Amino acid sequence: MDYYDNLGYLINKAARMTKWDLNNALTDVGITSAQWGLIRDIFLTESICNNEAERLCKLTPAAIAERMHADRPTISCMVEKLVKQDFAYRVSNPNDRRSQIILLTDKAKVLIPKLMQLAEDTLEKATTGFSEEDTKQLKEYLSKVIENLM
Amino acid sequence: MDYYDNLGYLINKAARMTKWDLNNALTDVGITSAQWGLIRDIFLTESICNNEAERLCKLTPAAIAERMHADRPTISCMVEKLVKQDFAYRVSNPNDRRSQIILLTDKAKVLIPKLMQLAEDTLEKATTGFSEEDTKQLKEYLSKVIENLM
DNA sequence: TCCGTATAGTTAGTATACTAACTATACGGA
DNA sequence: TCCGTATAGTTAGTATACTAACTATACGGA
Repeated sequence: MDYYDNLGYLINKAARMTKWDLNNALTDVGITSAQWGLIRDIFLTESICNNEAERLCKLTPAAIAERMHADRPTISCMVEKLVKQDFAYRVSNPNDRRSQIILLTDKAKVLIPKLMQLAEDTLEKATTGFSEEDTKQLKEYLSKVIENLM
Repeated sequence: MDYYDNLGYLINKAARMTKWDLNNALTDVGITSAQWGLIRDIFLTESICNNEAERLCKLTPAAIAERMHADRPTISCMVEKLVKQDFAYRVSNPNDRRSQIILLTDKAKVLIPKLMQLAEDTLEKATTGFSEEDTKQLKEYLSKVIENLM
């Protein structure tokens, strides 16, 4: 019984290992790899928003969940944790009283370069010995697996 | 910002999708994909145990955790759930009063062929359009990622 | 203008995955 | 024989990921 011939096991294990490695790297900062992914999404989305209207529709929990292919309770709870840790804050949406805009605090923004680097380090470690073509091919394979299951 | 160019996201998403797809397929049986993985491990290990001594050392929660590269609290809790659902039962280890042997009930064993097929179906769906060489290559890439992070 | 349907976000619950710490037991060396 | 160290399994807590259901709000068509 060779676990390393079972694709389901391999995908799951690779996911756990990359999360585990990044969690370790992020311990000092006090966030998890999943939280980093959320911070990263909000940061990059803020960067490309050119005006208030874009921010109002692209930085709601629903929009973030959609972009990250995650479900809204998960994003809602994770945002709550970031707010509690003063990494993010909520602003009411003037156009929709149900909705709110999620923005990053300065405390989070100053950490972005370091967090980007830590995440990059984990992925570089994960792909040690891979050529650029290997990494590209792996991404294509995983994209196709995801597409097949959507 | 293209999520599909981020390897960490792709690995995580592929893992979630395969789990999600198999969870859906297993809903009627009343177990989760993670529980299936545990049942599968116990079943295959029982199959290759030739005598009582092998069973005594290969079917403890600690041995299962090691083989599945999981941690013992996780296995302990999942075994508890399988026991509660009458899919598994515990037998005391006569050689070590701390230890116990985990075995599958008949209720679980009769489901094995169907569960094997459902798991196989998910992986076949995940790799639709892949040649045998593609699947082999993907497994090699993932094995290397895991090895790099261990 | 009203109301049925849809949506945003949350709450509650469940299932894993993990860390830390605990109790009970085993073991090997002095 | 004793005891310090190690191990097996569990408990407690935290973090995600998910489903189901809820409240509040929005919207579009009659």
